Formats: sequence, structure tokens, C-alpha cells
Amino acid sequence: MKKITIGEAARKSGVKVPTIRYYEGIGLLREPSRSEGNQRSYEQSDLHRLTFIRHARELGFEVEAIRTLLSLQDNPLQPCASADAIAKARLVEVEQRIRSLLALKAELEMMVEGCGHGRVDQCRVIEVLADHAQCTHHGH
Amino acid sequence: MKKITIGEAARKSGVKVPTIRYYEGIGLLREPSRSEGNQRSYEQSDLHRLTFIRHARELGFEVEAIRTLLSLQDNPLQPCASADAIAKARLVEVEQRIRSLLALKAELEMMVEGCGHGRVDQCRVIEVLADHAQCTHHGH
DNA sequence: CGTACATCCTCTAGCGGCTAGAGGTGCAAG
DNA sequence: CTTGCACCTCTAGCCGCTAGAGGATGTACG
Repeated sequence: MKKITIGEAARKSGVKVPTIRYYEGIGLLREPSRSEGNQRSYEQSDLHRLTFIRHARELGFEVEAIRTLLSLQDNPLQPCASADAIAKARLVEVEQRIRSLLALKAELEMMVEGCGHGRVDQCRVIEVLADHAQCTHHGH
Repeated sequence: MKKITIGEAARKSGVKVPTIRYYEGIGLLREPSRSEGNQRSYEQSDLHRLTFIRHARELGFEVEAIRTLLSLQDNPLQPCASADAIAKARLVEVEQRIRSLLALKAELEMMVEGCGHGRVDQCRVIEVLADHAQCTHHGH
């Protein structure tokens, strides 16, 4: 087993060095062993874990959710209902966010298209912001 | 002109009381006059400004962008190219975010559908997180 | 007029998820 | 043996608020 420095771990996992230390601080990652000179020394399993975390973060899971997912991964004989529930909750969030962003997109497009590139007092961008009643979408 | 308390301003604008004070602190909102007992006293124009800010925040504009938009609104004879540029930039951001969220949605759906509701060691949710190569989408 | 109670005030600290920087130590190559 | 990068710890900062302490003010009712 060759020792893996934090820099190597960062390169291989795609998680930045200070972020790795941060994950250790909040207990997502175990405290690795240290070299004689007090430098962190990782193993292959830590790289897997880091990659897992990075992937989950990219999917927008919060750290608390990841904490649960990791503990599930550590206990593979448990039923996976929790993992399923977490993923489903995240899916609902994402779907809501997409709907909301699509509404925003429509509104921004109206603003941008309506802008006659003249003076501010005729600008639809400012106008729409100033007068909510002009919104096509009233969900917000 | 009747005096408007911060609580009323909050109710009418939909911006919470501490947030109004926060906006004053960062200079988005002027310092209002005060009552004899040192309580903030707003005018109608402050309500318009607060509504403008709230609306812009709901559209996801950052505070710095709102600062610019507000200063444009304060100078209605200026050309509105900046407002247009800010809105366009925000539109691009929103479009990118939507694309990225659609990819995430697809990935989450795969995970959730693949989950056989058995044990963690057969769970697709955990599996996909652990092994990035299983992703349908490789943009991240 | 007193008192109860909501609302207001200022101030500081905390949230999430990092990121930046200061000031110092370890280590490998030339 | 020195150069220079990577590492260490620690603290503070980012955004856009939000929460809470501890106290002052304003208003409605008896």
C-alpha cells in the first residue's frame, strides 16, 4: 500500500485539498493516518469515498443527506429504503427547481425581448421589475 | 403622508423585517427618517423600491446586479443597455442551470427506478453514487 | 393613569459549503 | 544545501440572509 498525499487524493478524486480537510473536519471523511512529518496519508478506500461524496454533491445532495448515504454504503446489508427516499426527495426538489427556473426563463425572455435598447424609462427590464403586475407568471 | 413602520413595510412589500434592515445596511435602501422614539419611518417610494428588490431577488439577480438595476431606475434618461446586459446574463445563467438540472433529473430518475427496494448492496442509488462510470451523463 | 403586550431597536453570531490567506514545516530534486 | 513546492494549522471571509439576546417604544384596554 503506497501512501497517498492529500494533493494526490485531490487530483484523483476531483475534490480540492482544502475541501478534503473540510470534509474531515465535519466528519464525512475519517481522519487519515499521518506520515512522520504529520502529513495526511490516504488509502484507496478514501479515494472511493471522496469520489462518492463529490458525485453526490454534484447531484445536489446536501452534506447531511450524504452523511446518511455514506452510512448506508457502510452497511450494505441494510434495506435501502432510506437511500431511495433521499434520492426521491432530491428528485422532487430538482423537478420543482426546474419548473421554477422555466418560469423565470420565460419572464426574463419577455424582459429581454421587450427591451427596445432605448432609454431606461422605456426599458421593459426595469419596468417589469418595478411593476410585478406585468409578470406573466404569478407564482412568486 | 402617513408614516409607515418597518412592520407595515414588510407586510406590504413581502420583504421580512430583518431583511429590510439588512438591505439598509448594505446600502440597497436609503436610511429612512425616524420617529421620536427612533423607529424607522418609511414612505411610499421605499415600498416601491422594496418590491423592486424582492422581485429581482425572486428572479435570482444577485445583490450587486440589483444595485446596478436600481441605479439605472434612478436615472431613467440613461440608455438601458446595462439593464439589458444584466438581464441577458441572468437568462444565460438560468438556461445553463436548467440544462444541468435536467441532466441531474435524468440521473436521479435512473437511480430511483433502478432501486429494487431490497438491500443496500443491490441498491442502484448507492451504486451509481459510488461508481461514476455508471452515469448516463458525463458533463460533471 | 397604569399595565400588558406587540412591535420596534441594536448588536452579535450562525447557517451551508466551502475558499482565501497568514505564517510556519516537510520533503524531494538538483 | 538550498530552492521551491506541497503540506500543516488557524482564522476569517464569502452570500444573503436568519436567529436570538436584551432592551426601548408604542398602543389598546381597564
